[in-house]
Amino acid sequence: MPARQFRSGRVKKTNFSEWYNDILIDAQIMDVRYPIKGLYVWFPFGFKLRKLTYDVLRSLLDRDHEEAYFPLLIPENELLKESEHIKGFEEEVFWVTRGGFAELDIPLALRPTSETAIYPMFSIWIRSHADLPLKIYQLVNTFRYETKHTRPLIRLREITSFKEAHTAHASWEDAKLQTDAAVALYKEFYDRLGIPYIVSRRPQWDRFPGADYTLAFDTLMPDGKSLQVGTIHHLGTNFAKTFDITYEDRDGNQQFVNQTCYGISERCIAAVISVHGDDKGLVLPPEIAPVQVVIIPIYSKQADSEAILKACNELRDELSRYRVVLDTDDVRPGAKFYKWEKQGVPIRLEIGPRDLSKSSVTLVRRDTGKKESVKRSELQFRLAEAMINVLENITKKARAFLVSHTVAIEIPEQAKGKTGIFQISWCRSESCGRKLQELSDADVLGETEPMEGLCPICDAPTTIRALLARSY
RNA sequence: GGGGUUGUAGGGUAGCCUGGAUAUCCUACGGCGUUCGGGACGCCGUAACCUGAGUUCGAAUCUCAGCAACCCCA
Repeated sequence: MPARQFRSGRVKKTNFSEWYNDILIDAQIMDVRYPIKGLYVWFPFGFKLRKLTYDVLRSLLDRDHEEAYFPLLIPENELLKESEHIKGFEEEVFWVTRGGFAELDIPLALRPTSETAIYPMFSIWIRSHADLPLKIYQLVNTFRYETKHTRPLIRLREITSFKEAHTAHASWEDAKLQTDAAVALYKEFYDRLGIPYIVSRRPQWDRFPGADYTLAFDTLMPDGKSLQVGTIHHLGTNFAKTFDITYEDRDGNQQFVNQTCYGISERCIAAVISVHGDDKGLVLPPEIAPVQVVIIPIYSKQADSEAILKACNELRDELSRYRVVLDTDDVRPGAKFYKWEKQGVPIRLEIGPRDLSKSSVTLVRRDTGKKESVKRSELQFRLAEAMINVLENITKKARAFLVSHTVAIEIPEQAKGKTGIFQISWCRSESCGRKLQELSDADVLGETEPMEGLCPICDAPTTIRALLARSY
């Protein structure tokens, strides 16, 4: 069934699944009607949101990474080289096996991720310790043959917006420091989007295939299920050995490099939409809002329409440092209010006869709905202030939701049938971990800050605490 | 992995059980006019039976397959 039309108040956010599908199409983020399972179309508005969001991510990476681009197709023999890695992916690889009518000698895989495309080149590029550290990233699409439930922006057959960084270092310790740096980078990114997160170390059985360890960012969706929104992997020398990536150290010996990789996909957009949105539609952080300010003229029989329109035009020109839309459509103001609220525009300005006579403007915030009259002379300042306050306020709200849904428990059964994130002692053994999952009906996300306790399965004393959650 | 439900204008739907004439209503969209401080109104107009095969004199309606979406269980 195609998504229904979103109309403010019709579908509440408490019915999250339906709300999410409706808002994607009606706020012009994605068209979910493309006729192949798991593939979706970005509307121009959604694509603009994507661009602005990834501009933030790019600017963070560009500080000390270089952007590059590697091919979509990976030859079978390269993809199969790292045995642990390929085991993690082989069931969901798309293959190109024909060119025209001719069967290919070597089947080509659509990248499920790019390690095996990039590392053969690293092997050529890296010669000496002077080439290290090497830090590159790319922004690409990747493919997974998902067989079960796909969801726009969350579980896709084509991930359209995978930002993946790959680094090479002289020592395991250097690579470890890089994973710490990546955590700091991603924290900064999600702070700018106002998205709260929990960073944890994934359990051994849930590591990235081929990694020494995996760190992950999770956030909490409105229905209480967790969403993984970023991962960071320490690859050790596992791939270096497979792809023969070596450097000559200061003493003239050949050494394997230590590597890391870390990625963020369009799930970051899903998080922004889901975490901040409300019953009226999107609520966007000003930095990434495709439209930051909308100006609505209010005409009236008693007033001079020309004068109102002129004031609106002047206002628009004055605010050219923002992304501004002056909405002159021939519909009543109320209809415009609803429309732009749905699109998540942070600030609305209204100019009508009353404003004009006072030489002021009516300013309305999307996140609070509060209206106030602002003197034209103070507008620039008040607007800049409001932009900052919007981010602060939605960040605070989102954090409060995450905190109030994070609960410490003693036994796994306490989490059963509930949603949210649960903290529980754990001895770190895989058998007890799997038992925790079984008894709680939730996943072990990973390890969080330590605390004294007893593993509820085997009673062993431990300082490890696991995070449990039902997850997407 | 297993089971179930559903595909009708851009969106939401009626009709399907019990086969038959111009396919219902709301919304959206286009034109014209009047309006405009929280989803305006009038008139005119555009627009649909998922794909394929089968049964039949005749299929939106019955059967099968495919594709797609949604829900439940593991």
